[in-house]
Amino acid sequence: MDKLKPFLEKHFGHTTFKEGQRQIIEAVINGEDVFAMLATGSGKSLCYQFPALWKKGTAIIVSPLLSLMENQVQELKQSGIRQAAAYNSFLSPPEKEHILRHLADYKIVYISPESLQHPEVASRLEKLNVSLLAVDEAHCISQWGHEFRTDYLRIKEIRRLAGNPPCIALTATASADAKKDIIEKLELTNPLVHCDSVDRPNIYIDVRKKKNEEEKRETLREECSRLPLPGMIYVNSRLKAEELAAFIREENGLKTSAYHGGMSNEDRRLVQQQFLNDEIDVICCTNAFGMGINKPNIRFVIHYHYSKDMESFMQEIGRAGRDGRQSLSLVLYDAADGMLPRRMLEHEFPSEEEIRMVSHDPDRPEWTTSRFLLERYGLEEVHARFLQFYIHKWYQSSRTQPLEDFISSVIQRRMEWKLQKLKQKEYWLHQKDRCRRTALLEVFDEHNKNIVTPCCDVCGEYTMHVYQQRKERESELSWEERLKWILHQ
DNA sequence: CGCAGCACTGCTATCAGTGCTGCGGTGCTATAGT
Repeated sequence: MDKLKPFLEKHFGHTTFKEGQRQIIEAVINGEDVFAMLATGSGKSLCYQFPALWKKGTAIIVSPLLSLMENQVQELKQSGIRQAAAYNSFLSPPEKEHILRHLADYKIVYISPESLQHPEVASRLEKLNVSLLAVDEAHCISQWGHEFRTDYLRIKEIRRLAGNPPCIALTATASADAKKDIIEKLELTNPLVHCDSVDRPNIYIDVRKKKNEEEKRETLREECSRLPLPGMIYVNSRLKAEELAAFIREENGLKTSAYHGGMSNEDRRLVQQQFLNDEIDVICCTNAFGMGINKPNIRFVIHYHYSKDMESFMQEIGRAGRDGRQSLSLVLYDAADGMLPRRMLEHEFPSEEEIRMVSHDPDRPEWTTSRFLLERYGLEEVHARFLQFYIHKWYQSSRTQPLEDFISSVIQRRMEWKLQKLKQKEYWLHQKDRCRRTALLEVFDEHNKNIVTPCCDVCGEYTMHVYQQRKERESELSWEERLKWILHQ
């Protein structure tokens, strides 16, 4: 007798499981660890929400963005699941205290990796019956955990503290390397591994080398005048995002907006909402834009600057064509583009001078805080947290080498790793004799490529059909929209 | 694999070349002050 289905219908209103869901849910219920790579829209959340409600105790869900947590809790509450909360800095101190005191009354609690590390939180979890620990958008562990948000690498410690509950890692895109890294960093034991294909057959992949920035802009202007809308343009600086938004607005008469981390929360929310409502034709953004965006009709993603590795690229182009209709990924690059990612890579780490200073300071307490490092040495915040994390790691280790050497070797290893990822990306851009899709999928350990037409610039030209769509769209418009469009021209 | 902006230099032009420096992305949190 199948008990899962009635439960599914009662709490989530579905009559059947989607591909893969059932197996994952059963594994979590049985106390197994899971690594799941599921395509967007295939019901990732259900994989932890179902077991969370099914099992006794409280499920802890680690989520990277406050906005994602808020959305999830809101959705749960709307579908009648009220014992859900997000524990984060949006809450006032009394509200936080209230949630912590009554943790056991909740079935699902969302939390950031940073908040998870708070001593009050950790000590509460120690006494709590944690039904499962889920890490949503788990690729963040591998993408952010080593340098930018090191608390991602400390999740396993809290997991141990909470009595080793079953752990489920969920993501839409993780390369073969990232998958290995995630499993290792979370200490998943014999996990059930479920991987959907990351291939997106309705996205045509195009790469074009340009002589210089001027040529890139020319191409941008041309493409924005004929590609179906809406679309996205990725750049690697905030200033450039603003600049290109203005450029396309002026040159093409399109509704554009920039989006980057330097904007206020209100502006970001507004722009995002306008884009989702089809009130913006082209959004020019840094990598701040994307996570949690589920807009079905994005027709193109142009990379005005290329992303730093293959999996960021996959994530970024994967935002196009969620509705299944023909879409386009276009990368424009020139010889000077390699400079910035290398500079940024170096800038991610503290300098040798800073490491020496910190390592040899006799006044530095053993369990130093990032705040201490920040104030005493005037380090950048990210560098201070990076150092704090690896200093602690050194104290936990056998300390066979001096602290300075330990940190330097970590940095060297990570730099080499990241540089190799960047080179892999550049190799992929430059090579002109292999199918781009085949080469892209190999990074994700997929070797049985489907025959896709149109596929990519190497397999064959494909432009006319795509451009045709814009014309079709324009003739579908109402007279008001058409008038607006004509006035723009 | 750059580029803009600045100070400096040589030696007297309000310049022309050189060389240095800074820039550049992702988000959480806590806390002080309106």
